[in-house]
Amino acid sequence: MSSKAEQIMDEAENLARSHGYNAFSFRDLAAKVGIKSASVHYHFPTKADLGAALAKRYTERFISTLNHCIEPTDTTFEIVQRYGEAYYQALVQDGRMCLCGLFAAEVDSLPEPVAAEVQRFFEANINWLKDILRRDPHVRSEEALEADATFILTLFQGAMLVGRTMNQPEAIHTVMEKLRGTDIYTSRVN
Amino acid sequence: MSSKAEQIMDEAENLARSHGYNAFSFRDLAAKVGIKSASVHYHFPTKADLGAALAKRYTERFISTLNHCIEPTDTTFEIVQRYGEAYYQALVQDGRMCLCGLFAAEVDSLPEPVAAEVQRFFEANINWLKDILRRDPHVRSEEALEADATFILTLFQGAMLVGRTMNQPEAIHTVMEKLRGTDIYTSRVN
DNA sequence: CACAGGCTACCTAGTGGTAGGTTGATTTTG
DNA sequence: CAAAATCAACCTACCACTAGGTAGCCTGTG
Repeated sequence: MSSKAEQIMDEAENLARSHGYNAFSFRDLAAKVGIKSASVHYHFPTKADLGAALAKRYTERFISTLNHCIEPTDTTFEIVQRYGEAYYQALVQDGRMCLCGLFAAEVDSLPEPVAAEVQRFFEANINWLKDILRRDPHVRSEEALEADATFILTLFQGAMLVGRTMNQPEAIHTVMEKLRGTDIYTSRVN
Repeated sequence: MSSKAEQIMDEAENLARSHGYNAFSFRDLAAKVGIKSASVHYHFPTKADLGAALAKRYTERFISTLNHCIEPTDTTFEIVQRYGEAYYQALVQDGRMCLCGLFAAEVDSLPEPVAAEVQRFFEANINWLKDILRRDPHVRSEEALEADATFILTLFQGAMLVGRTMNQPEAIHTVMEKLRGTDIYTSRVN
């Protein structure tokens, strides 16, 4: 992957994370990069190609970041804390949303390959969370794992959406704190 | 408000709730209603006017629906259950999102009056939830009320987003069930 | 030379929005 | 009461602009 293509993706991600898929254009993007829109097409033949590449790279980086900031000795609580903090950082650095959270809202008007990548993002998140919860001393059934992972994911995605709209990124910390009073960290076999 | 304007708003809401603000056009809308796009402008001078009207009506109807389905004898748990059920119904009836949840994702590229209405939707929801929680035998500080209300709102908004993307509307029921194992219903003074 | 990586110039299809005209019902007035 | 004026609600036809995308040319470098 040439550095120009990465540069294009970087700017595209910035635009997409504040305006969504439908509301950024090849012209805007090209202007940011300092080239012409036709040249963007050289690297990404169609907008769907670019969108799918963005979502895929985002997912990989997101999961990789998560894996790099945990220690084997961390408690489930600490890890989920860091998971939430990842969302907070993403939001607070110039008010940008989670790329795939934003794309998810547009899923009905997304080209199919892009929508598929967004689904994969959520799946990857749920699987990652399930793995974390599986290490927990509290044994859970497969259904409970799924439910707990879904709970955590949806909570932060929602907090991000609401927090950004209300200009209150600290909403993420608010719900993170409330998550403490949950049986996520103390759930029994069920 | 003439019935034609309402008819336009009905169709616009349908389109907006599946495609978002940026991805529905006056022409699509006019075609659905069976008139020309110029005639839509007669009722709503600009798209921003229409968008704001949609969000406002949606908020009023949403809150009104909530108020109409609770009884004075209901427990907090039952009410929150119904609150979640309102989201589930909205999602499951032809897979449409909460209008304002969708608009929230696009907030950066929304005309200011529309964005303001979306904020008002979230505020109205939080205030409604706070009122419900205030009636609860468990006394809470103002901060705790705000936190609990935010928690519930963000949870369902997130569940809606993720649930629709994954074609799993029952995700809303999953998190509703998990909400049970939360101190929302048992929280003490803090 | 070949070719990667850009460019100019263009296309079609669509966008929100405007100007001005037509219709038919309602209201005002001689 | 009938003619005249007004009005809501739509229309056709168009505007300027932007979208994603394409064709073909240029230029520097291995």
